Amino acid sequence: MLEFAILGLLTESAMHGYELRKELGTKLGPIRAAISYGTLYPTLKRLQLAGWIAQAGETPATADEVPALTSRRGRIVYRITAEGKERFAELLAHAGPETYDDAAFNVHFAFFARTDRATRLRILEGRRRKVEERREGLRNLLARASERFDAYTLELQRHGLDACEREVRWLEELIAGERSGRGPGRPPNLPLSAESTGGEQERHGRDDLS
Amino acid sequence: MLEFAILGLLTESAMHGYELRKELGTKLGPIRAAISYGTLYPTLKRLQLAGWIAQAGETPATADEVPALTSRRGRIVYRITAEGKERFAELLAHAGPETYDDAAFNVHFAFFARTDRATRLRILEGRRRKVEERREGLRNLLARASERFDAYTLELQRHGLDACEREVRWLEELIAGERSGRGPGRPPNLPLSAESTGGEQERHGRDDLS
DNA sequence: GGTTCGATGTATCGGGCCGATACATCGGAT
DNA sequence: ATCCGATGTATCGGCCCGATACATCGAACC
Repeated sequence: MLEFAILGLLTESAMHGYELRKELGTKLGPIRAAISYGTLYPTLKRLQLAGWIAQAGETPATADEVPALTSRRGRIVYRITAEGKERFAELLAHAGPETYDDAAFNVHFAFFARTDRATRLRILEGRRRKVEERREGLRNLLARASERFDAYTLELQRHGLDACEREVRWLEELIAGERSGRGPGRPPNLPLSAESTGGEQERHGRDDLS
Repeated sequence: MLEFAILGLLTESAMHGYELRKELGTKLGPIRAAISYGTLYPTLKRLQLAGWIAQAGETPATADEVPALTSRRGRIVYRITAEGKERFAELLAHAGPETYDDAAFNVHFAFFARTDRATRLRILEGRRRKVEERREGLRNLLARASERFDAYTLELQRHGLDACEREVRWLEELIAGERSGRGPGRPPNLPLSAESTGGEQERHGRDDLS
């Protein structure tokens, strides 16, 4: 999960840990505000050991390379390796049950621009199915045995059910968008005036890689 | 977090692990569909070691006690101890920053019926503040630098922002409900007919404990 | 009568991720 | 000249997860 995200970010450009953490925080914004260093550094170590990433640009203090942007000190800049790119492509196309968990799904979604449409649909539908199951569970819970619970527990369950229903709707819109080749646009609910400027969201080229 | 939930459930009645897991799954419905045994059993061990819970009703096979409900076998029934009840009361009233995390907040909320109003308000407001901060972060992100991201990443952030806004609204309703002494009722959006049977949610007595 | 099968039930293991904590250095403000 | 906050790397203990391994009970099926 974190592995996937790191590989994805390093594909875009080389970075050191601190920077990586920040990018992670914005790219995955909604999910986890910020990754813990207690996770990040061990993961970097692991990835390096596996050969997916490597250190680069050590700024050896005796060389006069281009000095990056800020000051150079003990910073360790990581870059992705060829094997790392392969690994990332693998992860990108893979879609197992784990992929549909809250966190994992969101990370995958954040890198959808790098996937082909078939994969996107597979993941979107898998996620939908999972959320639907959850929704059904909550519906049953609320239908029977409402009297077993106190008002707060009930409210919690109602709220959860609500969230499920909303997410299913959201997923359905996205799926429809994919099928029609529209992408993740926002064509509906433009609040006022015309549909003029463009229901056409930016077209991100390359629908396929590898 | 799990400790808190287990203590809370065992306050209601003694149970064995398997049962506990199920109850956890319904009581905390929206949050985590089911707790892993890899978490549950070690936690039970830990709680027992700490003295908060104890084994009970071993059904010694040589005694002719009341045989519970189903068959008796190697099942281990746990009950909460006096110290455990104290511990639970502590956790119930406590509200630190950890309390406002997604998971922790939901668990606390599930046991709100056992808290006093002041605590409920404290937690609700703490949570609101946290979600608001997150919301502001996302708003900034979307306001500036929208062009840095591809359409999918943007959509993810929009969706996240949406969820934040909705949760803040939800929390605000709950806070208003608490202040007016109404509790977590559903007075608005009763879809049709009368408000006859009882806009009055069940009144759970004892607004205070300890 | 025997077997198979799904629900019940307890338990461990490796691993991912977290929060707290510790250091060290750089740039700028006081 | 010194202090401080942002930058930067790193470890530690601990929670929780998924996978896995067992063992037993009741019922259904042959």
